[in-house]
Amino acid sequence: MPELPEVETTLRGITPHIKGQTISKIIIRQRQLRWPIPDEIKSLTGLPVEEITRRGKYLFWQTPAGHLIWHLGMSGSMLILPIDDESESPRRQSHEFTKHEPEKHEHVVFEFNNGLSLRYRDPRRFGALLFTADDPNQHKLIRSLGPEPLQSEFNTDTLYQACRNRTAPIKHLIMDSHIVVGVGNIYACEALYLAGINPKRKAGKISKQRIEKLVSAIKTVLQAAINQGGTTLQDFNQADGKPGYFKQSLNVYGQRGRPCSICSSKIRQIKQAQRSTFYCANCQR
DNA sequence: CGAGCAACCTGCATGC
DNA sequence: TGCATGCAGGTTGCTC
Repeated sequence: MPELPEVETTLRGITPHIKGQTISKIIIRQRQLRWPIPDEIKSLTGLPVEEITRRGKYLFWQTPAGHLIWHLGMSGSMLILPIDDESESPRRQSHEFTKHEPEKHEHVVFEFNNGLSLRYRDPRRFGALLFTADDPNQHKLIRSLGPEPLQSEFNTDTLYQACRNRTAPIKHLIMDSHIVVGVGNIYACEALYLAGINPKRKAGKISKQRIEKLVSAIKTVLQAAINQGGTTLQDFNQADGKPGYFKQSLNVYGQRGRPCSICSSKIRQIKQAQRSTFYCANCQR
């Protein structure tokens, strides 16, 4: 779910409340996420969270004992609440759960010495919470990741090189985390629209000039989404419980049958690698 | 090596 | 109203 802008929004939302704070309690209600949550994270109780950083769609929490590695999967989100306050959250308006009863799908709670708690909610449980005592960048899941899309290491040359001799459709390539991290289904569709490139086009047959446009479009759309707090479709929320506002800026994703904002022809929806792709067949060649 | 696809899990929209 | 079906922001790991 969350793509890079949503993870970055989460990072910015939780950092001021948690960075430097000491963990007073860790509650694991459901350890069966994508992988089981390792027991050893319980031993982080009493330690401070020294730094919170992001790599692709992963969040790292640095402690004196090692790093927590978080992934939000398709439906994960984090919420900051006072420890004792079960009633004020926008999510908690439902009467389905009484006060002090954990919300459904709230699988992990961290409590801190400053009186705040972080609540991890993930209905589909595709997310992950792992621990490593070593350099997290050397972790199996992290070390083979491609460049950060908003940094200069991701540029026309790197993407053009990655496309050489590749027959797969370009959408496939820009969603491949070994080529560039953070671009999921929504922003892949949106970036290809901005660049005027048909998502089905074979990656190896796109000119360097058009790859340059695509790199620029990816950076533009991700930065714009971050500026608006990400995209909320269903599950995602910012750390204060508010939705992201980029949904109203989507040109093609979820817009099947609606007029293209450039040429007014109907936005099409197709399937590529079992994922929905939205595009304008007139503007994207 | 690359391409294709099943798997993990729950909730929601749609159609009969 | 109920039930079956298909779809959803991601990623690994299998087969060919």
